This record gives sequence, C-alpha cells and structure tokens, in this order.
Amino acid sequence: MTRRTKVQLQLIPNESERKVSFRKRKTGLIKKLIELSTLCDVDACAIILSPFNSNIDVWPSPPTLQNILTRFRDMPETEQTKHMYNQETFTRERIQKEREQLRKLSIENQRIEIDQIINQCMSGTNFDFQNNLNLLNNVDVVLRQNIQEINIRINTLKGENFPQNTPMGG
Amino acid sequence: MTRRTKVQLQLIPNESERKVSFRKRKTGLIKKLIELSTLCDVDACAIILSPFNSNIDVWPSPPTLQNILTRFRDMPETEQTKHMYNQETFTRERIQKEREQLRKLSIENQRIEIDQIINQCMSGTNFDFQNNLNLLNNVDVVLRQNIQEINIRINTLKGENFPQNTPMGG
DNA sequence: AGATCTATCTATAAACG
DNA sequence: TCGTTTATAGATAGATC
Repeated sequence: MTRRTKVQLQLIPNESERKVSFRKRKTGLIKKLIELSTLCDVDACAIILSPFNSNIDVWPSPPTLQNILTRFRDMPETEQTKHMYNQETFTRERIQKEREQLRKLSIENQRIEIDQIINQCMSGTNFDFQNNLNLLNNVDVVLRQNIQEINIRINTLKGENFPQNTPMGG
Repeated sequence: MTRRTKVQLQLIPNESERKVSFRKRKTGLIKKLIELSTLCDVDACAIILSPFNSNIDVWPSPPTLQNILTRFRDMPETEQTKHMYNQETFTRERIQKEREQLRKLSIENQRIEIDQIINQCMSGTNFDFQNNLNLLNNVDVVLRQNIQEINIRINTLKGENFPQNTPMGG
C-alpha cells in the first residue's frame, strides 16, 4: 500500500480522487467550524458550493446564517475588511514566516560556525588555516541543507502563489 | 510540562485560554478553507465574528465573497437547505454513526461468543454448562467494556447536543 | 458513492519566553 | 498579546471492499 504523501496545495488532477477528498474535507471543515463556535463562543458561518453538482452546504442552519450575514452586511465597509483574508494575503503571511525562519536559521548557523572556529582555536590541535576551512566546509554542508530546505519551501510557496484555478473562477 | 488533553466540545471556561484557542483555530480554519478551495476547485466562504471585539474575519475577500453570497441568496429555498448543517443535525449524524458502530460491535461480540462456545465444545475438555457460562462471562467483560466505551461516547454526545452557549446567541 | 483501515501528515493544547 | 516548542490529538490520502 502506497502511503499518503504530503499534500501539495494545488488542484487534485484526478476527478474521483478530488470528489473523495472534497467529501472528507467538507466534513472536516464543518466539524472544525462547530468546534470553533462551541469552544470559543463564536458566531461563524460557512457556505460551500459543490463543484460536482448544484448542492450547497451551509452551516449553521439558514435562519441563524441569515443573522450572521445581516450583521456582516450592516457592518461599515472598514469594519468588514478589517481582517480580510484571501489567497494572496494568506500566502504572503506564510512566506513572511518562512523568510523569518530562514533569517533566524542563518543567524544560528553563523553562531555555530563561530563556535566551531573558537573550539578549533582553543583546542589548539592541528590548527592550520586550510584544515580549518575544510572543517568549516563540512559543518557548512549540513547547515546549508537546512537553508536549502527552507529555500525549497519558499519557492514552493511562490509557485503556489496563485494557482491557475482561483477559488472564485465563477 | 503538562501535555495537551483530548479536547472536550464545550465552552473553554478560562477566557485567556479561549482567546488563544480562538486565534489558533481561526487561522487553522481559514487554512483548511483555502486548501479545500484549491485542492477541489470549490467556491466556499466563511465569516467569523470575533467574540472579543468587533472584528470580522472573512474569506475570501469581500468582492468574491459577495459573489458567493449572491449565488446563495438566489438559490431556491429547497436548494439552499438541501445540505444544511447545524449543531443538531451534525451531532445527530455522529450519534447515528456511533450507534451503528455499537450495533456492529454487538454483532461482532455475539460472533466471538459463539466462537468461544464452539471452541469449548470442540476441545471437549472440562465441558460443563456452568463452566461455560463462567467462561463466557469473562469474555463478555472485555467485550462489554467496548460497549460501555461506546455508550459513554453516545451519552457525551447527547449531553453536548446543545451547549448552553449556542453558536448564535446574538 | 460510501464505509473502513492504517500510516502519515497536520492541528493545536500546554508551557514558556 | 504574540512567537516558539513539544507532545499528543485529530485529519486524511491511499488502498480496499
């Protein structure tokens, strides 16, 4: 049995797989919504239009949904957009965090490299410039892998920025 | 460090914990929504009214949100409510599934018990009625624990049915 | 189309800076 | 109020029936 892979944020090409995923994730999403509402005493709602037929999934039930929508509609424009999310802003925030991680990792790397040099000097054994450079090089390999990992993730995020299938194609 | 506990579906009493949970779960929910939209090419939206201030979190951005809301509004009533979820229906479905599991478990239990009897008979050692009953009793203890477990979960679900803090208190 | 199973990935509670 | 960490609970991809 092939084990599940890390999910890539892009359209699932195979339609039957997509349907299965849709069903599972829709259920999961509504469960999460109910949890949020109950645990934190939150008024929230969701509307999900099926891509496979004309069904609509809504939560909570229409009357209370109306209530929320009304309050949303009656909000001043500035209030409405105060905490607006879309694919772009959300992805931008994620990239921002990845970059921040990279920055911190770089600083950490520098610190480790410096520690290595200091240790090498302090130990005083077989100390010569070329040897030290080689040592640093080896240390660096591992550290660079970390950076590469992060860079790959950043590039992946960049590539994902705006998938051809925008959520609001209609 | 105390490790995280299994989350109970009820209002988090401590306000600061509730705020932290709200922030985390809101982020998680929107992430899930973006995933669903992207992976399955779904039009979906969510509106979250903060219980702590007047902020509103919406996804996607208002223009596309309007699009979805308009389409929802223009749906015939029957279509709108076709796949309606609320705390009650969702919980009912979960209870239904638990009951189904219980039923299957009972059947499985019966099968195991019967197997036990058959084995006992076939082996033909120390077979007497009272002994067999005792044996079954012992087997049953474990099996009943399973049933109890399920019953507890059902009762928990029943108790959760409509927490005092309805999602739509306002 | 939906139910079930399991390995794996993801979300997040709790604790702390 | 946030960011980070870590252990654990929870979600779900992929396979199968």
